[in-house]
Amino acid sequence: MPLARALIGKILVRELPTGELLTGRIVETEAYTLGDPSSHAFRGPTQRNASMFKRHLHAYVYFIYGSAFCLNISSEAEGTGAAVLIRAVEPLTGIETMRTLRGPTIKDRDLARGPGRLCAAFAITKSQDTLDLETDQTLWLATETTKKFAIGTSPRIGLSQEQSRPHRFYLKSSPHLSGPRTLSP
DNA sequence: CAGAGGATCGGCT
DNA sequence: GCCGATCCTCTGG
Repeated sequence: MPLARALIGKILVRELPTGELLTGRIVETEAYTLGDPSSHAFRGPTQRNASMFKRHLHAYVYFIYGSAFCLNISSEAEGTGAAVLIRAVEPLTGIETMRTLRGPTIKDRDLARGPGRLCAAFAITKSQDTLDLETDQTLWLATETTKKFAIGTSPRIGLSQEQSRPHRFYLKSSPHLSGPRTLSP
């Protein structure tokens, strides 16, 4: 859970096969911790969720509702199944390429607002599953040294249970957040 | 092997 | 705000 908060404000960097860099500031995350019934890792390791059991800072990418990929970052030690879902980023560079990936008429604020849209905008699919973000050359995290951010918390989005836990973190006053407005004060 | 459900999105009301 | 699409993954028989 500390990782979910720590990731707010970090920069997600993606290098495409063309060599172009896409970057965005992480503005919204959700923690899926050990023993959480709504976590994909709750029932133990399977072929799909294996990446959640890797050492921290490995990518876990899964396909959902027949239409979207979601990017998570493993958050605990090797053998512990836990991860942070990246729900939204603020696009910084490569915006025109993101628009070609998402649609020519999409507004900047909607390019990567929502976990599925984020993956589409950054060309992230199942082939990025299991990547080590500490060493990989196509997907990694960067830090803006001087910045500080006001961070809010709320219940997570889209769950049928566990709605009481405030495991969602977001950059306050960001216009790039996903979910109902009532959750993004 | 069949069935059910999901950490979503986009379109329509 | 609500609803349906769409398909991967897991579970049970």
